[in-house]
Amino acid sequence: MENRTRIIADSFLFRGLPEAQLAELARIAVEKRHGRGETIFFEGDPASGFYMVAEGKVKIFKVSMGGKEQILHIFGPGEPFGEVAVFHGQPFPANAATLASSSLLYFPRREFVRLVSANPSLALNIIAMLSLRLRRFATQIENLSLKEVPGRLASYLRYLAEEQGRDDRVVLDLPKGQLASLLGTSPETLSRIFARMSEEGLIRVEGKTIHLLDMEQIRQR
Amino acid sequence: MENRTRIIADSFLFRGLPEAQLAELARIAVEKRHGRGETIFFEGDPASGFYMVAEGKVKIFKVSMGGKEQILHIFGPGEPFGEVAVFHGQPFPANAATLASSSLLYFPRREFVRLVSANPSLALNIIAMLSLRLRRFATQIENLSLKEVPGRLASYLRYLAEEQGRDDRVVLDLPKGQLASLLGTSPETLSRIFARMSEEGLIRVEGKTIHLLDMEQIRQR
DNA sequence: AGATTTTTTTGACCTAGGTCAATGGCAACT
DNA sequence: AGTTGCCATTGACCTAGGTCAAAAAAATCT
Repeated sequence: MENRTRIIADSFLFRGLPEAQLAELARIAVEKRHGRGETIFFEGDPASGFYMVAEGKVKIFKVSMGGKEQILHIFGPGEPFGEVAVFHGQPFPANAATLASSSLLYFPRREFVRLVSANPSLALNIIAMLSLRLRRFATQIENLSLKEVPGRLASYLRYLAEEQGRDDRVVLDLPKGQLASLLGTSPETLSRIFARMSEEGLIRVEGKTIHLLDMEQIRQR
Repeated sequence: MENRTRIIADSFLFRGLPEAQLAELARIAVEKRHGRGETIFFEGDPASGFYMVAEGKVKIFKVSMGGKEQILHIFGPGEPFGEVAVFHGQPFPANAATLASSSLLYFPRREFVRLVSANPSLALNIIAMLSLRLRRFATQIENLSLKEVPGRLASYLRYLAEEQGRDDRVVLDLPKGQLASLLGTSPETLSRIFARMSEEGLIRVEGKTIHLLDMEQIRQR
């Protein structure tokens, strides 16, 4: 099977669709390559189609008047983005840029809308995906509003530990500056908190590897 | 048409369903009454069904270890809540309580899941609803992270102005303490900010009525 | 390897806004 | 009208974390 076909067929979004439609999707998808740090679209751009990450990593983010960034999502291979805007025919509500050099599949609006109406199981997949995102957003709001920065970092470390299936150490999947933007803080503050948690013996930082020395304590945050 | 039937038929969620199914829904819905300030469910409760507001107002909120509240949503007549959890068979991810004495319709899980699978147009309604919520959440994250409290208040005043269809004054639809919790701040801080914006001549506060004296300036925030 | 750019860390300083406590207003109830 | 209870306001104080600037460390390029 061709690479792009496999990405489509294995994706959470299109899983379970009939062969014919998967092939159709693969046919209409346009492949786009982006170097690291390139912008894919800006907030307010008309949404004439949506994307799926084939390879690499993409961030969706808002920017304040003062230029501060807040990352809303980070998407990896198999994950679609920009579909919500496409669905409503509204402009994109946030910016998208690559965090690593990436290969993306672009799906034009028309085809997608047609497919969803015709395909109940696709609609159910979309509902599942949106529900999951809603849950993540709710957690992010909770973290931003009810936890201080150390607590948010702890929350992210727990998430990574779960995702990487280990509880002794995790490997950061993004630069610390970007992590700061995801956690809603500044690189300086994040750096200080890493330092403090190290002094307290909760973690040990070795470049991108964070050793979790006392998960119990970390959980408390 | 009976009252509950009208609520169901007019709702964003069930709009467009065939008569027979609307009637079926009205039949299986259980009506529940709650006085002001009562809890409907707690975070972590098993989600055996979901609700729709028939009358009154409901808040969905998280609580920090220290007891601080963050409101995620406020729902009024015709709006469903708790459906996402029901869909996944997961426990409720947040608490729900009434902001005013309310009448709710409760729909048991089984019926709903069956109905969605059988009914493509219902699935599309759900997608539209989830998309809208996702957008609102994104705005809330942006506000919490990238704006200071005056900016968040300005954002809410704009929202109210739009909703109430006027640009000279708006009427607060919730107590100021609850508004503080929605904006992710404390009642004290919110009170001070109302005072400051009044001194600056941006607004004039008369109980629950806020006169918008300089919408241009307010927009800047 | 050396040079250049980007990222991270550290230090010094400052402020938005949180907390605690007291007071004032207002509404509901008797 | 008086009492009770809740909500909003104000004052005093404090701290988490933001900002600016500089140094150090990594990553990237030739």
